[in-house]
Amino acid sequence: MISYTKRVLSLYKTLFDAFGPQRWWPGDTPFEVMVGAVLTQNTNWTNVSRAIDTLKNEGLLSFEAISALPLDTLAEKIRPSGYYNLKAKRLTNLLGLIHRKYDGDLSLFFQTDQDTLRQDLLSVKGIGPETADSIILYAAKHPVFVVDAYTHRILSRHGIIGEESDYHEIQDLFMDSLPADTALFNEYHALLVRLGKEFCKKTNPRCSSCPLKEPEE
DNA sequence: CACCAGGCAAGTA
DNA sequence: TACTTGCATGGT
Repeated sequence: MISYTKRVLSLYKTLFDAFGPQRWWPGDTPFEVMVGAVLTQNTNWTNVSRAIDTLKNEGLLSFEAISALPLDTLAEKIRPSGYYNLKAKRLTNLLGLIHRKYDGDLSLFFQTDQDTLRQDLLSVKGIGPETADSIILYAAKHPVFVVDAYTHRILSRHGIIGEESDYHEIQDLFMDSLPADTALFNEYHALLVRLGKEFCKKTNPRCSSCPLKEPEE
């Protein structure tokens, strides 16, 4: 039986050799990345991209501009990203935290130590573990491993974890097996999403041509 | 037409 | 605690 650590390292090598560097996350600023992290919840990135473009084109992609926007106007602007009423509220919840606790200072917010930042993000209604960790890794650039539906599906389908494994368990598997390196965690998560989009879909997986070959069971 | 996409919280028993 | 459901657009 090969150790988990070796399987995690070997999986990374396989993915990197197959796909090369992914250059994530799409976003010009940490603020843009943070907004994208909320908008992409259970949603295709191309839809999110449209919403971000609208905000950008109308000069609304800033802490001040979004904070000043009425909720229903904000919802209207982000409509293509789906769940727009919900996500508008979630964005304002998040900006509310940054306003209250960090006096609206984004740099201070992103520089906050990883554990405090994660606790603060999880205290916001509408920010769960994946969105929090995406913001911490891709916006604040602290080394936390992001787990998503693709990560769970790929690892369970290939027999590395059980189907019932939860977020924290999967996150620990990666973080106990790898050095705490922001660039590495960035690349690894991006590679898993690349594999998921291309080969390991929810239904009809193209496992025969997958770089990981056949699932073990 | 059915199903999916880089989740999360609230409701039910 | 362990399921289930609502939220919603745009692509395949």
